[in-house]
Amino acid sequence: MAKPSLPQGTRDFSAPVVRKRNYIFNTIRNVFELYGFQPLETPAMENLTTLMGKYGDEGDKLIFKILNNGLGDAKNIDKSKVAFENVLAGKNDSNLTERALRYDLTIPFARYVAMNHGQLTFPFKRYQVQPVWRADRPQKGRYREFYQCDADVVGSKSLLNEVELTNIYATVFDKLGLDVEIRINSRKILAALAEIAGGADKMVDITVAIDKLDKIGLEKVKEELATRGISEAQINTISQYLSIEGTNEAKIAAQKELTGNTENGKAGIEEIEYLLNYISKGPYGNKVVIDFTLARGLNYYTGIIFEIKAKNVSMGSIGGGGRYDDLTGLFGVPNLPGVGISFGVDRIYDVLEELQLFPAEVQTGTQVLFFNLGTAESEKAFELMQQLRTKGISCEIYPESTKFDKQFKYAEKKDIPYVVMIGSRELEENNCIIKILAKGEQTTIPQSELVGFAF
RNA sequence: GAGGUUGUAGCUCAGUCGGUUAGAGCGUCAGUUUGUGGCACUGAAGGCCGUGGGUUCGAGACCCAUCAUCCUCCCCA
Repeated sequence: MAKPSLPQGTRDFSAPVVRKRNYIFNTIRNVFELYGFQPLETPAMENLTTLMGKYGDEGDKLIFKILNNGLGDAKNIDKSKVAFENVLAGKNDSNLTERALRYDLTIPFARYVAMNHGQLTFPFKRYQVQPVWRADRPQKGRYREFYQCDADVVGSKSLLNEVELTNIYATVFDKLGLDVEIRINSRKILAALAEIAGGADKMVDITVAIDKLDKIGLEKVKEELATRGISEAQINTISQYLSIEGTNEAKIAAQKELTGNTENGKAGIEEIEYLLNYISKGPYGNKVVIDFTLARGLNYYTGIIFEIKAKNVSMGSIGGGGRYDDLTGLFGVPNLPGVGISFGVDRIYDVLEELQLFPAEVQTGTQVLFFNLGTAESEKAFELMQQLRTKGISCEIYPESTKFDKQFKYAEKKDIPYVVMIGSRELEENNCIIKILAKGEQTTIPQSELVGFAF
């Protein structure tokens, strides 16, 4: 028998890890609900045609495809061979694969909205917490199966939605005790840059290159722009754009100088000013930072874009999102604008772990262990245990009547704080012993008072 | 898709220049100890040295391949 193993980039989660992950999930879900979002779940797999072409060329390559069944059946075998040749030639063929694992939660959501737009009440606010899969090579903070927690609003152009989503980000990370920067930008400003640099058609090349500024530095960005066919004069304009620094106010002022007299630039700056004006009145004003180099890869964004960076730790973005004006248009339902954000739970977990920010009480499981000290003794213990459970106290009884040593060690291993002991003496006297393991202290009380004990 | 790292006991890791029966700590189990855990002591179990080839009188060690791991790039959460 070969040793069992896991597929690359996937993981099992043991009890302490699941508890810590649930702490993150619950925090995010509670805030989503607090802001009036409703849950949605969609299938793990989608039709390949739903996903292809939505994430750019790189994205398409990272979609996990599912092989069709029955490829080798006698009646299919010729078709399968042709399909396989097509795939080898770089084309997709539905005779070989027509389903794939979901790559993110936004496109399945757009598909859902497009399918159900007649039934939904707009603006429609949904949240979704489910795993996604990417055929990426695993490395730090990168997995092939990971969870996203998304909140999106469709059917509203109001920037108030951006304000709400920004507050959701700030509230969640505040509750998690994690210090973050909420970086914002507008795709419109990036479009304006491409315009004034005289290369509206080069917008993707420009944004991909400048997005790397904080990683590789100005000189390398210039080099990359040059290799992407951007002229020297254009690069000069771009580096002027990249040199914008200072407070949010200073950045806006500089941006007005540079792109403010183009239509896109003006609109983009107004969006950002609107958002910052709102946020600065609340408690999280200092969390939001303008970053004009922020681009984000997904090509359906059209307005404000977000990215979350954890401070004091080396990790890629732990969340991101933005506005898309016509997401469902891809599925035949035009004119439904939307805006959404996403939390990367697995990266948030890694960051909280590295900074030791998980609260100790996350790990509480069983509260009380009843010792098993004989047949009659354990019957009484069982009865009392059931009473405690009706009070909502989680408890368990050691299933075997073994020596104290073993039962104590079991309690220790599971971090069970209390032990209740009923031996022959206590059974006789209708008492029980409660021992607090951490302190090594114990008290004897009547069995009738156990349900009232403050565990 | 490109490059690098590491795979030895359940876990963390030693293992010299290629040499005879592969080690330690922790953990597990048993005992000292059948009415009180954490400590101590004694003992035991546990290994296809990732997998498959090759070189050699001889391979855990060297070579090739392969799989997995972690990391970097690309891209992203």
